Amino acid sequence: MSMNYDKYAHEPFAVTADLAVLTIRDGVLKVLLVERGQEPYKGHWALPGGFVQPDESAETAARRELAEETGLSDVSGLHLEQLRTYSEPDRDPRMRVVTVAFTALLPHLPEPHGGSDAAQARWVPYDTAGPLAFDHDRILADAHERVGAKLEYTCLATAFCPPEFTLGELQQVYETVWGTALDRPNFRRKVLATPGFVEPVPGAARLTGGRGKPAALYSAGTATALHPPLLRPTPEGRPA
Amino acid sequence: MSMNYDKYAHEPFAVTADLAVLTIRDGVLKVLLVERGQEPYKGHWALPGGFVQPDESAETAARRELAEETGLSDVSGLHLEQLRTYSEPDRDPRMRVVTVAFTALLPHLPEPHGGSDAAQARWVPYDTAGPLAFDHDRILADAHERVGAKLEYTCLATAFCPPEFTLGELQQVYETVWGTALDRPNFRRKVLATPGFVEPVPGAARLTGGRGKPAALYSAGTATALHPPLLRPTPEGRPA
DNA sequence: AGCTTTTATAGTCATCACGACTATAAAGAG
DNA sequence: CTCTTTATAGTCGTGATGACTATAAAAGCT
Repeated sequence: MSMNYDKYAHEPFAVTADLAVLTIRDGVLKVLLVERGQEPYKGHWALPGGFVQPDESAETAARRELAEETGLSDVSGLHLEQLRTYSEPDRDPRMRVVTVAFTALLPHLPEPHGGSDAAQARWVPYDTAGPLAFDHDRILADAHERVGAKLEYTCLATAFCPPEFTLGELQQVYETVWGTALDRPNFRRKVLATPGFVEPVPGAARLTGGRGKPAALYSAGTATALHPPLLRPTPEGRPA
Repeated sequence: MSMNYDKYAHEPFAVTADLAVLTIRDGVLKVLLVERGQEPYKGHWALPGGFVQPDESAETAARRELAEETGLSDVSGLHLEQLRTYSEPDRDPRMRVVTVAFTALLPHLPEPHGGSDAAQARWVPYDTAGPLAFDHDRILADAHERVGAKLEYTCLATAFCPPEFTLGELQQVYETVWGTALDRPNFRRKVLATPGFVEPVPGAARLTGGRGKPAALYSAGTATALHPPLLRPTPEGRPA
């Protein structure tokens, strides 16, 4: 049939952009949620999101929503990625809503607030985030899986970190998202052996906050891909 | 704002499902295209697709379109994967159309035909497929990139092959999609060392079509992931 | 028949990535 | 001034892999 607009009737759809905004706070993976103020799912938590406006792409709408919900003045540099689209006919009981889901990765921020919007946005630990409104549990699970997979073969982990970070903090990103412990010397060797993953901060800056030997500071490099990949430990008896 | 349906007006969108259907014929990567019979882009080639109906998900619509365009009676077993959603406001000059793009992988089929639909569907070599209508060039390029990447870490390549195939045919899938030559003994070793990738056809069946020593026949295994991955040769001076 | 060509399959070898360790250095806590 | 804690520097063996060489089994010649 191939897009015959005149011959085939089409029902209007509402299109929304929903966001799975993830961060790591205190070694815990957290997701930004809003509390619904009306039916359906009134009182339930949900992923932030909203309608795509007539002059917007879904990406633009997602970035606008991200700015509104986090209250950040500049979200242009944040990592925002289209996850997938959810279009089951009954996913919203009121009307036909197709949602384009996005994933955003944020470093540890001062404190979130509802922004200019009245809706309360809060960081909730990933493990205790369900059950959410609509099919948002599945969207959140898909986002988690996607991020975990992308850590393997991209330099995405630095998106969770502040501008300057230690290798220990970077390792904690992997450990928190994957839920597994990693060997510290091996992690260090792997990261430093990948050109463009991290760059040492000039001036021999070191972080000496807590106990122990102070750690060297690094900043995110220019590379985006990771070759060869940094594979997570095989959970089962998989080969190699 | 988080999905306040009553407070915020929303313009109706049309939602379509478009398909990048890929196959390998005669060692060439080909894509299924339809010729547009009306404006805009009349006479241009485009990816097959159509409107998502009120009672369908985008996945269901895509599978229905796939059956209509290919004329296949059973498309339930074919590999169909959501690629991403394209929602630029000006991507269709007539109205606001958001399309959910899918990628389908088909083995070499007898001959395609317009199916029950009047639109002519034809296999076109990937390299000579452009320029297409709307933003379909980009969708097709995204599909190619996605498939190339998934060949690395999944057993997806068998989806291009008939039920029984030789390792040479499987290797040609990789070489055609990636556009690079692979070492045959190494490819063989890698595939056979991956449990569940391919299974030998019982009865010591062998294919002795052309010249040379007849090749053993294999069928697709049950595994879906590839650990460790089968990385494509590094195009540039990347590490290892 | 014999020879060549062609493709499939078997094996070798060196390198490199990586998991599992051990060892040392530099800070704070008691 | 030692003990603990964290960062960093190595070591060692194994396995995956790229680059080869070698052999087997068919078709096509002359």
